[in-house]
Amino acid sequence: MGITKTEVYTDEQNRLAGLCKVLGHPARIAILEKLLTTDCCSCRDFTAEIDLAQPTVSRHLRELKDAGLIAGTIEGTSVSYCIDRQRWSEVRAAINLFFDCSGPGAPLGLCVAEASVSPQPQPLRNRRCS
Amino acid sequence: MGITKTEVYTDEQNRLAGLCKVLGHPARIAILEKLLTTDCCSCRDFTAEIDLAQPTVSRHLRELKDAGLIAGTIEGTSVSYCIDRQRWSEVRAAINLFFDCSGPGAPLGLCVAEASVSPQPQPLRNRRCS
DNA sequence: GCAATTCATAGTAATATTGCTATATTTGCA
DNA sequence: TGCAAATATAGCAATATTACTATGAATTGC
Repeated sequence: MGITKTEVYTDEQNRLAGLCKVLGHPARIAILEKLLTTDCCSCRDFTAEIDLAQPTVSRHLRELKDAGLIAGTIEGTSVSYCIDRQRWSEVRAAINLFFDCSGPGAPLGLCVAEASVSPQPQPLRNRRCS
Repeated sequence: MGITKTEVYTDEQNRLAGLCKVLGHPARIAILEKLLTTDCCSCRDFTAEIDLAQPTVSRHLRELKDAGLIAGTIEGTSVSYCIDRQRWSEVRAAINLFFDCSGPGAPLGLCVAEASVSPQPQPLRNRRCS
């Protein structure tokens, strides 16, 4: 059906999956990769590098923004995007916890709960680049 | 179009995105969560827990198997699934490298290359649970 | 051999995703 | 004010994904 039965899972499972889903497109990986090494970029910069139409890049940026992974600051006619560093390490920690929750000591069903990420940790649009 | 222009990206970007995509569904998170804490489970076990039809669970298991994250061993009429631990830590390392490749010292475009995962590291079907 | 159990596959329908073109919006500047 | 540049949104078409029912294949136990 194309529709996911989210009501069947815990909030933590849905959130973690949602984050991974956002990372599950090479364009968004490429955008994040560039941002991780250059601090701030405009939509135009990405469009020049990625060989996608500008609206398509804009769409990917919005998904990253909605996930809280990046923030955009309006600067004149362009928008400067940057990684939300706090959210970034939060997500990294959550994913690490999920990956590490193996071994005999881990109580059943706790790993994803511990690896939870807050759903909307920041104002999502036009937050100032730090 | 629903189709991703994979030819526009590097192999590493496509592979990392592909892995995240597999993790981008709560049913697969739930399956992995259970496997991480109980070692081996059959398809029936998952079906009993997740409130999806058995063929739907089977499909999710196949995607995890195709990604190399889990392996299945036929045992009588059932199939015992388990985490592929080696692949698991390989993927974790790749994702960590991607998340960590920030900072001023990281050369542009290297983070995802370093975070690369081999495309098909194991025989994918019916590998023995370790 | 035959029924029961377990899992996988085929086929289908509905929704989601991707990427495009065209257009609106916003800002800067002459 | 009016034009140009940069980005976002609307709308569309094509493919992907999800989940179902029905069915097939493999194995066990009688």
